[in-house]
Amino acid sequence: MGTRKRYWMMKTEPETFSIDDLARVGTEPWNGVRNYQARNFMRDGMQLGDGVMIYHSNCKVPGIAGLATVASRAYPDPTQFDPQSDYFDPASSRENPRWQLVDVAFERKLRRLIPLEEVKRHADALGEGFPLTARGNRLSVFPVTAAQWKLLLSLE
DNA sequence: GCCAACGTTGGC
DNA sequence: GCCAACGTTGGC
Repeated sequence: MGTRKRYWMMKTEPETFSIDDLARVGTEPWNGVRNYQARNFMRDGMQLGDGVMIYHSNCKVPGIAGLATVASRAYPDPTQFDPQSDYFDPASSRENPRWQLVDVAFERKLRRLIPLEEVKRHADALGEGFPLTARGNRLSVFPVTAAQWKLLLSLE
């Protein structure tokens, strides 16, 4: 049966899909994740109702922009089958899909964006290896502990 | 725009 | 199974 709620961070490039876009559509299939570790977190770790922080990357002020919830179990990412999609993967098949996604439901924007620069000031408390503060980490979906979640939200 | 860090690919 | 080459991520 249900395990206790878990927490996650999911990155997005706001020029492609921002927290405002998520607010507008309400729920979004989180397509385009093409990293095995990130996929495995969605497929094996996420549960309905889990908390998600939405992080804006590759933009003028990168940082945590809002909150969302996991709104589905993992299922095959349809864009991998679509030759017209940027996320098309010719090596994947419907019989044996390679990439999975979950639906993500908007909860709220943070009262202000928490810049990465501020998050970094708490690198010690967040712990070694926390992907946002670890050097060179590009992982786009990763777990956040309850303590990290609380600390990050307290910066709002 | 630069470039360091990283993941993936493919030759061997 | 190694590892060099390559493509991508993403902060700055």
